[in-house]
Order: sequence, then C-alpha cells, then structure tokens
Amino acid sequence: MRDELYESASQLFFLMGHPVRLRILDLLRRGEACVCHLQAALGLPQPYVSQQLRLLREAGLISSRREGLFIYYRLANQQVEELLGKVLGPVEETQPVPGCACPKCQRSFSADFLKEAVR
Amino acid sequence: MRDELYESASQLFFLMGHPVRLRILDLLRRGEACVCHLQAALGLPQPYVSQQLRLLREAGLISSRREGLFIYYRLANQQVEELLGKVLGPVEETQPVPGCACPKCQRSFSADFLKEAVR
DNA sequence: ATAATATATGCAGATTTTTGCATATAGAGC
DNA sequence: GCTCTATATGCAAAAATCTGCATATATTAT
Repeated sequence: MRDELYESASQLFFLMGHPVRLRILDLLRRGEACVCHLQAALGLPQPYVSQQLRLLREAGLISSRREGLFIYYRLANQQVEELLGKVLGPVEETQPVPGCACPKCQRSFSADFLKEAVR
Repeated sequence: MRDELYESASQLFFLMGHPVRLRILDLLRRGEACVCHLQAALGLPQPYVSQQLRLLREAGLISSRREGLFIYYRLANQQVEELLGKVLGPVEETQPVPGCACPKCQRSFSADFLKEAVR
C-alpha cells in the first residue's frame, strides 16, 4: 500500500527529473500550448518533443485537446504545478515565440506589431 | 542563467525519482540514521545502500556525521523536505528496525521491551 | 482524391543508469 | 601490532533511457 505511494511518487519525480520535460512542464504552466509552440520555444525536433509529451501524457501529468490541425497541451495535475512553483518559482510571463505557426502565436505577434506601431 | 535553474531542478527531481532513493529520503525525514539502519529497513545489501547515499550526498541532499564506527546520515536540504511532504504526506512515525545493530536502534528496542513489560 | 501541414509512432544505436559483488578503508578494542 | 565491525569504493554486466531519424496518421484545403 505504501509501496505504491513510493512507486507513483518516484515516477512523478522521475518524469520531472529531465531538463527537457521540466522545461515543457514549465512552459505549460503559462497556459496551453501546441506542439509547434513547444518545438519552437525549445529549439528541438518535433518528433523528440512529441515523444516527451507522450510520456507526460501517459502518466497523466498533462492532457491534450485537438482543435483542427493543432493539438493543445496543458497541465493536468495540481501537484505538478505546486512542485514546479516550489522549485522554479512563480510562473514567468509568456513570450511570443517566433517560428510557431499556430493561431495563438499569430495572435500574439499581431498584438506585438500593434504595440510597435503605437510607438 | 535560467538554464542552470532547469539543470539543478531536474537533477534534484532526478535523484528523488528513484524508488530506493526516495525511500531513503523518507526514512531520513524521521531523523538521522546510520547505514545499517537504512540497510535493515530497506532490506537491501549494504554496498547498494551506500552507493545511493553517495549520490545523494554528492548532490548535497543529505549530509553525514561520524560517531565512532557509525556514520549517521540526515537531510541537508530544506527544499527536499518540503517536496517530500507535498508528495508523501506528513512524516510517519519511526519504527524500530530489527536487524540494525546501532546504539540508537538498541535504545529504541529497549524502550519497546519496557512497554511490553508494562502490559 | 490529392496535397499540404501538424502531430504521432516505431525503431535502433549510443549513452546512462542500475544492480550486484568483490574488495578497500577507517575506527574500536584486544 | 591484529581483528572485528561499519561503511565506502571500484568495476562490470544488465537494463533502461536518450536521442535521432524515417515514416505513419489525421485534418484541412484544393
């Protein structure tokens, strides 16, 4: 009974104990994101990102939602958010990522362009 | 700069993301313990326990103190205690471990024997 | 149906970690 | 000095993970 607790807890820590996966989780703290967004933000090949996402998804740390061609991932575990906060500090502000083609990023780029135009 | 944060944080999680190391840390939450104590509590060979202890020590999660022939280990990282609390819940009561020969365990056995005698 | 795009999956070589075991070290007591 | 006990270290085989790449799937648009 307590053995299972150790198993699940160490699996949780194991998944968070990888630089790339930890960064993915940290990015998702700021809100949902599509694969192309994570890919651009991390500067890593898409299949690689998808594989790490699969591990996190299968373990229930994140979940996904399809919208047309894009699949948006988000955190699905309260404990993960708390652990991230304890170790990485408060959530950092989202910064638009060049190189991501999803509607969300396009929108934030437009907003930026507007800001630039106002200056 | 933030990269280093990810590195150190994922190293911390990595070390905690192993069933045996996690159990060792959980045992040390209850107070310092010698190797023979951990060995008996986990039911694992002594060299194996010492190796995991070395990893935890080199990363600064635990520290040790020698007293004669015995070496007592204890948690040396506040963050680790908090993370353990969040995932494993409050500290469980220490239970004397048969098979451990250190003075501390002998003492707790004596206490138990007293309790038994009172019944 | 075909093409194009976003994402997922499968597989294999390279690298790490895990685990077990033999042996070394260090202190205590004789 | 020698012996005993507690702990540490070294090494290697086995197992797991990491990483990269080729390819498959699913959806949209033409």
